[in-house]
Amino acid sequence: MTPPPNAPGTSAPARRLRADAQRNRDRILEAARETFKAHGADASLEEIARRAGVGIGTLYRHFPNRNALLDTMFRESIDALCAEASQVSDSTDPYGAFVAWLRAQLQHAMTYQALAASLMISELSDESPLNACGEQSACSALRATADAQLARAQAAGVVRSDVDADDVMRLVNAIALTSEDATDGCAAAERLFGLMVDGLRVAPPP
Amino acid sequence: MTPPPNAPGTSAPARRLRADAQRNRDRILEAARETFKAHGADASLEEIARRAGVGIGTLYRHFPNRNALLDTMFRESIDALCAEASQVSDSTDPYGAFVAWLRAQLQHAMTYQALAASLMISELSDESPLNACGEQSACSALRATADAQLARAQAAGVVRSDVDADDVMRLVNAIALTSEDATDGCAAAERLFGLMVDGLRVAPPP
DNA sequence: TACTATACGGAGGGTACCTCCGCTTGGCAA
DNA sequence: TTGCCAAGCGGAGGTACCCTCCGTATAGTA
Repeated sequence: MTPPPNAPGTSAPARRLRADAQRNRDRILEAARETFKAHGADASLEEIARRAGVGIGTLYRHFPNRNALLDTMFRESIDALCAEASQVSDSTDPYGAFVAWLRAQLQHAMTYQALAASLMISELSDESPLNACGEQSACSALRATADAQLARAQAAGVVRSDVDADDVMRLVNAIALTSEDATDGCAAAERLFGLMVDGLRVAPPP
Repeated sequence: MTPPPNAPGTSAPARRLRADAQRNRDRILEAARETFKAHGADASLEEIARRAGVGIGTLYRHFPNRNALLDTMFRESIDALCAEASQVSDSTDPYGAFVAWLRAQLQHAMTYQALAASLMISELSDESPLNACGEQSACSALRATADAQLARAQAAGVVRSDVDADDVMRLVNAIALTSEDATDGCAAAERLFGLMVDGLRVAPPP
């Protein structure tokens, strides 16, 4: 018999948590979301603990390091992104679907600013402390989705066949990364995104 | 009568330095180059001071903040980059010249890893603490060069006319930024660079 | 109600940032 | 040569952050 689901709170680790622990965990995640959004990826963990109203020791008990916290935060939003992708896959326009998904991913990357990128990077470079914190990483799920989306567009002959998902993901992250600090972040990103998409497309025959 | 040049050492600030001060300044810059290269843009300034054999106070006297130090370090290498550009401008192949210059810039950005990008970003977003540290910033010189290179290629009709230097610079920095931590940094960068260049080119008429 | 595995929280040791100010010294004028 | 002092040195010290450790508290069960 499977154990009962883990209370209304956010995603749960392997073992069932005590009620107070679950409550604190949720508070920490909420505080982390706010604080990271306000101060970037290297916001103070102590401030997060303060904001959550727990001791610093409690934060570290739940999340042994900064990346563990980030990883948990993103798993949810990335899940949403992947879900969106599988919806979009049912559409009949392969190129439009591909671009739409890319744009959603850009949006996501920009929202989470450098955080997503820093996770992505530490993962790609295989020194990933993330892999230590459980199951399949959020990042590889995203990768798999990107693979599928790209393969579909390539099979339909609308996207260059000599790029791989890695290239595309990096470009998107790159655009988010360099545009976010510009004075007109969104406009800059949109311009670069347009360039990228044009570059990826297979030109319709003359 | 112009004052005498400032000893054999590296670039000099407005007022003539005392001999010991100039010596320490050079040592600090040398230590900074090594340390930043080894530990990235957020290497410890105290370690730099230790390595240079000076007190931390001396480091701060010469460079009031981390960015001032970075800025000085890059000014030299960026000067070299600009010089290269003006050489290349004499070439007869506008597209080749443009791409060659872009590649040099990519090379530079990758060598200096995140450092260049972080300078670039804090400058573009106009909260630049850099502007406080003297004259025209290294970055705007680079920008001017980029403008010239791009204008030349566009005038020759080989590069899309709807991109500006900002776009191009961001793309290059973005590629360097996201590729450097990948397991195969150089190969990844080269692939993305190829994509970018293809995207920028005006296709020859069918 | 009593018991204990689980969880809490913050003191404490380490590192880094940056400032401040008393001491030292290079370079010039007499 | 000597004396002077502006320019420069350096490190103690206050603040902030990271992360660990361990004595105390309590949720959940028997």
